Amino acid sequence: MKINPQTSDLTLDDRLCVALYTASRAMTARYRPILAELSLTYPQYLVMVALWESAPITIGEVGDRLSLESSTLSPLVKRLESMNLLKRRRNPEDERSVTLELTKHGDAMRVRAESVPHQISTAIGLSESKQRELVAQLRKLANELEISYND
Amino acid sequence: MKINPQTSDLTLDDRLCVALYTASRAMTARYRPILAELSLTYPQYLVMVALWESAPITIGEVGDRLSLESSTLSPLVKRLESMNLLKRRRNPEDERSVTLELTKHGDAMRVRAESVPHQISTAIGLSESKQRELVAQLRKLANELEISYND
DNA sequence: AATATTTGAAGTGCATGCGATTTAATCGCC
DNA sequence: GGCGATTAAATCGCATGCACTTCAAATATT
Repeated sequence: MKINPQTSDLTLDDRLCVALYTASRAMTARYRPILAELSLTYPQYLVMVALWESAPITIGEVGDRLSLESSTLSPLVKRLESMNLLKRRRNPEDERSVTLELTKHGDAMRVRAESVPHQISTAIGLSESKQRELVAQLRKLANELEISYND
Repeated sequence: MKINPQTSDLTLDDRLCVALYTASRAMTARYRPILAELSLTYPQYLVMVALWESAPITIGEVGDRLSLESSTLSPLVKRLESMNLLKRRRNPEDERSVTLELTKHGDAMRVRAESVPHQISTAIGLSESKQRELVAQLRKLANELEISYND
């Protein structure tokens, strides 16, 4: 008899961590050809979405939204700037933080990117409500993981 | 009135892709300190689990299980070999494929790793059935994404 | 049998991700 | 006002992750 039937006899395929890991990469892979039209990577696209929603916005705020560190965002944002999609500007109020603003080109791309969510939504093949439910579960999960991590 | 109320007015936070992306990285982050005890990264741990389940196993089979390419696995496996956890051997039946076998050290680590699933399970804070349900949904999602990708 | 095609790993180049450290600016406290 | 602690970015090092290419071995085709 197994000592811990809940967890120790899980197959690789049965593990939530693997399902998450695989699904997340499958999602990124599904975005890849679509975003290639815009010459954006997946994380770059997410940063642009944050800007389209809330520009001007600081790097720190983008990091809070996407749970990414400055060590990831700083070089990524520089690449977006070199593509002329956004402009970095030191905040005059607080010279430590960097505010991101859309350039004309970056703002124009919003229109070209409008069809992206629909294309993905079609690929996902889930009803609106199922999708919302899954989002809620995943956010709850991420929350639990962060809480237990900070003990 | 919005043309496409299903998708175009989703906030960053409402998007399934972001929820997946964030939850997956939260999971990896939660594993990190636990796996540090074994001096393993998260993908390295998954490869070791595959070996503990099914050694001897080829790199290609590991790739199928985890949906990883040889360009990711080859160097990763070499690192595990340099840690003396496994041994790479060209398959005599088919010299193209590489079979992975556990070393004594790699096999011994299985015991030390036994408590990992339970530690994570506790952190996740989901009932067995909820967890299984989520796994099923995520696998279905990954499947849909792959299918629509290959059209 | 000779050749073309396919297949499994490995090599290459690039963009993440993140822990750890560094730098500069701001804050808190006296 | 001065000074140590804190904070926002940036930098560094390392390990993914993947498209693309290469190489060698096996398979299919003529």
